[in-house]
Amino acid sequence: MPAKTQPARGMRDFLPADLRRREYVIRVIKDVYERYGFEPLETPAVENIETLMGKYGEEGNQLIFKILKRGEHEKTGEADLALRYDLTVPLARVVAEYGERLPKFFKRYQIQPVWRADRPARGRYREFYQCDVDCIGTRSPVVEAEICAAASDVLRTLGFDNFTIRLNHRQVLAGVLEAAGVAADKQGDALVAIDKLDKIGREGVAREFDARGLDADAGGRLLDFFETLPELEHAAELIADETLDIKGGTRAEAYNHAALGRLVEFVSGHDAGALGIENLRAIVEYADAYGVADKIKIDPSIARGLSYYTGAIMEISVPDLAGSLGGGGRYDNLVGMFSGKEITACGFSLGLDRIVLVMTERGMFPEKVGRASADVLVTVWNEESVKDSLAFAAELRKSAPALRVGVYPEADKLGKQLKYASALGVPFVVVIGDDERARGEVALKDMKTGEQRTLKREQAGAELSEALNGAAK
RNA sequence: GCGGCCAUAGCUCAGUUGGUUAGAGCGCCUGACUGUGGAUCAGGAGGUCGCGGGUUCGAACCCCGCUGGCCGCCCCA
Repeated sequence: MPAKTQPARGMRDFLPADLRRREYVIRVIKDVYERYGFEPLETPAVENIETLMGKYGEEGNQLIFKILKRGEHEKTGEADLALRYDLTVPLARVVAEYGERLPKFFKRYQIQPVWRADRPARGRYREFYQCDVDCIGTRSPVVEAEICAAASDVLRTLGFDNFTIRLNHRQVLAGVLEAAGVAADKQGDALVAIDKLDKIGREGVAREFDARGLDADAGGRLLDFFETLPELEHAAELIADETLDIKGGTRAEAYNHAALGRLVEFVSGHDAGALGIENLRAIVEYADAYGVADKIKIDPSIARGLSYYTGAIMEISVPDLAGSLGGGGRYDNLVGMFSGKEITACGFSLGLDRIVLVMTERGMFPEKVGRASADVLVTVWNEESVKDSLAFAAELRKSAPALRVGVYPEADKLGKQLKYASALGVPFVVVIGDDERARGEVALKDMKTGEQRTLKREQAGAELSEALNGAAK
């Protein structure tokens, strides 16, 4: 029976063209994160299982890939290790482990794969890359604003313009639910249902409430609240139009202002909720100073699945993807679960795979990302001239270090070698036949135009560099 | 975890009510072209029809199971 050659379910091989796109995006993300003063970190793929269990909620525990104990314990089916589920919990472990040795404010980024034993779907895999930025050690809403700015900067640099950073707050959410009179043990259910409001409508959500055993009056109050939010958009538009000249305000800012006002009315009696609202207000103001307020939209309906969030939560969405491109929030208790000391933290994660998916579908990658493996291919005339071709390739690499030089790996008909270069999209081919060699020359062929000219062998590097720089412009 | 659809050449797909040797387009290889890719023409290779079982004189086609993929639910990056 032939061995199965497909990768394991939900896992992927990345062929060169895939990887070029992924690496391009990673490059942009790294550059932006570095420009905001974040430092790189990597942690092991595998964690002790106790490190991960209980950090992601009920659902999360089930989706952790567990690794059986080795040796004689293997039979028991007991697991002591697991593949990392996200990059936030490993970060919290690192912070607890290295404590004072880390800077007072630890700003790190981390781009690595994580694993979830989930069912694969569009844009969802069992192994996928997260690109995290986090700042440890301060409660200041400056961090929330900064990570929103960084994420926004990344997406803009990649060519996105129609994304929205939806912003909410766990405490505000709690306040809203309490104000509506939703029983404490039904709050999770209520959020799941509310999240679908724009999809299934008021009736649908009401049915969902009923199915989940939610009090009908409380549900009604919740729905009343959430249904007034879209109306604020219209109002915000009007306000923005009127005040644009005076304040330089935008529609998004006007909307956020209106949404905050509406929240204050609804949550007034709830202390933690009121503090949360003030926190959101500060985040929006700082984001404005960073120039990204127009991308932020306060959305009291987003909840996020991970259980460790304690304050602000955010999510980035684009119109053509059901899920989000990324998300994050504040988690002030997570490090404490490892160290016992309360250490505050806030971070954000971009989903590399989803970004690549949307960019591929929209054709957003620059042309250079799809370019060939080499800038020039040196052909091999015959068995006797193999060494000469190798020597010439070495000369080229030395005289033009930026040039990517390939050599056809065996003597073959010239037509085959040109066909190979053409198939790979290599833009230039060097031919060194007996005639050229005798004169100390090479023939340089431009594969795009078909033009070919002979030049002195030592001029080739300079010629090619110039030709390619011209083409890149 | 639940429901629906799907799996035939390297790729995209045809394949009649179950009936001889399973086809097309693109791609690939060879040649026309003994120092030149893409265009044209001629020829060629390539398939245990996802895997396993069953029904039948006979299965790519019907039935069951498995594996993998897609869509919706749930959840999520």
